[in-house]
Amino acid sequence: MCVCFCPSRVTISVLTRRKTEDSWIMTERSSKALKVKQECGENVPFLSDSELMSLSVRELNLHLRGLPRDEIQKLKQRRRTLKNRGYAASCRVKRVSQREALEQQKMELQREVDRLGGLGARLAALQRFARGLEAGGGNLLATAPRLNTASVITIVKSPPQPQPQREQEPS
Amino acid sequence: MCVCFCPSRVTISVLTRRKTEDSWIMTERSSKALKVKQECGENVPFLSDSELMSLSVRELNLHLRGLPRDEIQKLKQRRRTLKNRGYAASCRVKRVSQREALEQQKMELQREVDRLGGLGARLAALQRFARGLEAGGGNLLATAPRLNTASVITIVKSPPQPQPQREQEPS
DNA sequence: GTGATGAGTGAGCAA
DNA sequence: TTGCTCACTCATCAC
Repeated sequence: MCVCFCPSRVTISVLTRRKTEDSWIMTERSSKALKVKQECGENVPFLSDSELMSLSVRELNLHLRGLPRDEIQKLKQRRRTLKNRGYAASCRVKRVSQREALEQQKMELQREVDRLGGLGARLAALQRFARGLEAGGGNLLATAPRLNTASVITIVKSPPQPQPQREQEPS
Repeated sequence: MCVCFCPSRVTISVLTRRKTEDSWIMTERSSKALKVKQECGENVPFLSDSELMSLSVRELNLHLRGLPRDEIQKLKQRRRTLKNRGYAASCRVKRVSQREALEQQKMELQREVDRLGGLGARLAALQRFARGLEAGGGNLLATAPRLNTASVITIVKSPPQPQPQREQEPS
């Protein structure tokens, strides 16, 4: 049951930093600065970090039976610390994913703006046509400048796509 | 010149937490947990936090003349720590303002989408009109269903405003 | 050295 | 008690 991880016998391999059992293990890299908080001097811990963290309070109390009061306090504080470590990590993860979500939503809105901007261009072309109607009074085809109904229908019926600057000027 | 702030004579008033000279001052509130790191036992510090932090290296060295080597090291480390405190704070501020900027940009894009959505409604009305033209071939006014040029011109010329569902159906 | 940032820690709030 | 978040510290990186 007890994993009995012993800090003083930790092997070092050095690459990324990882804290375990109140001492620092290095895994592949800087090879310096081995912080040794070394919480427990002589006695081997009864519980591994992961056990201490994941056990329910009731289960934990079973393991803690018969230990001196201050040892129990220390272990409970350690449990709290380990949990805090996890909370802090998930807090940071949450922060990052919220930021990414915001950026994603922003990009989607930008795409929507581009798409609708395409509609705007078509609308502008229609406005020019309509001004032609206005200028020509009831006599439409004679006065609409450089536009005919076919081209307007083409403009109107073409599917809305983000092509902002295509202002169709038919021959 | 020297402010000579002494941690052991700190007065406590309790409201928000504020760290100064390696001890914790409370200002109005919880009244518990006065952390006392108490870096220097007997000797009063030569430099206040703000001096230690803001002096240039050259100026600092002037103040440090004649001190034992380990004292100098301690003060330099303290300087580094104080500066780091500031870096961490500005890092947090930056994080918050970046998030707020993102939210702001998102809202502006949303407004733009709403505005352009209004154009979409007008375009739809024009599409109905244009289909009328198409159905009627060259003989426009006779066949455009329930629309005349005046209404189309009204639609086209009305300023683009976010009124998404107003699909003008003239009498 | 200086500034920035990720991770770990304790304080303190809220549920 | 639990989970979260803030402010601080330290390690580490880039300049």
